[in-house]
Amino acid sequence: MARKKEYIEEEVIEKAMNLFWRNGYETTSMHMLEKEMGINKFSIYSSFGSKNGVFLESLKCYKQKLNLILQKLKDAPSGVAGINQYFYDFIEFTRETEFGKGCLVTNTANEIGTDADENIKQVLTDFMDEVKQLFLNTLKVEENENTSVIEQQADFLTIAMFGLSSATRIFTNKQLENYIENVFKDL
Amino acid sequence: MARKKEYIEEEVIEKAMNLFWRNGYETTSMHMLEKEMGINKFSIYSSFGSKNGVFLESLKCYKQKLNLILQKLKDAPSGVAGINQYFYDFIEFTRETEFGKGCLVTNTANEIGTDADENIKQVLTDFMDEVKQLFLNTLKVEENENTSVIEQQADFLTIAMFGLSSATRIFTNKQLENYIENVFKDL
DNA sequence: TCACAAACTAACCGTTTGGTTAGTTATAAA
DNA sequence: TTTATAACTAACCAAACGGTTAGTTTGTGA
Repeated sequence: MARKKEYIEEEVIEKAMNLFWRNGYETTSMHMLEKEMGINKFSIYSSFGSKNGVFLESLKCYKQKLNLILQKLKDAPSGVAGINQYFYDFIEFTRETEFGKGCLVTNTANEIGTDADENIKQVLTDFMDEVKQLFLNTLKVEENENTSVIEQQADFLTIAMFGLSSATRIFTNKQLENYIENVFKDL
Repeated sequence: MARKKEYIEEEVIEKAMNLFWRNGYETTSMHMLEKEMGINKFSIYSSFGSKNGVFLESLKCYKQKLNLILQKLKDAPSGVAGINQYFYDFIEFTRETEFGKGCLVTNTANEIGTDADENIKQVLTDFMDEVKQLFLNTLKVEENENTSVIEQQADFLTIAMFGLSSATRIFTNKQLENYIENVFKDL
């Protein structure tokens, strides 16, 4: 009854995600998105509503990509070793050439202010809560320690992960690995 | 022979610095700078040349402010305890209300891309090198360990500091203090 | 095959961006 | 008091921003 779309939304969103990942939200303009996604402004707006809409879909896409190593952590035997492996998997996931591009979620958390879009802020906090919960579950099963001790460990690892994500954009691989080793030294 | 300036450059730069600190470089517009600094665009450009010039002067001003706690670290007895205290001094320095505003240097490092202004990038790397060197000196004197071990410790603490700076914008004071305690647990 | 609706192109919108400049005002040396 | 010069005000600039829309093309069900 009508014309067919000449693009696949999942495909163009993945391209948009990579652009946001490399450049951040504000620096990425609609013009850049047009070029990278290979479609016209009209198509972008009719599919995703706004620049913000493209970004929210990009975050979903990012989460899917990250789920590969997140699932590995879920499947890992309980205990701190699995989380340690996740840290190493993560720096490989973020690495591009000499320096990394960080984590899209962390990059966004570092970029936005308190007045940012509520939907975006919600996605970010949800994501961080989920990761912390995953750390908590992995620590909980094996060790029989006090609950508050495990809670503190999970909190520590969450911030350590957040810091590592930010650090991948700037520090060398050797420095990052040294950081991970020290974080896990007495856990 | 000519009219006098109606403002003091050091004063208006401190106001500009606070604006950049709160909002970041890109989000801060010339219009916002005019209002916050209380002077006209013409005056800003005649005193500082460009928005970039205002920012570079703001970074100098920030460094002066931070020097107060940096000096405390320099004067501290050698050993890891002084660095631990610096971490606590730093989160107090960055705290504004419930959440902090981070560190202007770290915020900028998190914001900019590889194509950013060379002068700004140089100031950032100089600053980080200086902090690492300070950690190195503080560790070196007291402990008689292998040089490479101390080098690794300083590297670890530098990234830990970088991560902490980023984390102050998002995590609670209790979480940050817990992070510090875990970082220094076996040092 | 024809008519309708969705997808396309591209010109266009008002606003904001960093930066400039013509013209006026104030000051201090001569 | 005159005059040279720096500091002021405010209007202005082109370019880029996110977003819209008029008009054309295309595919499919009737």
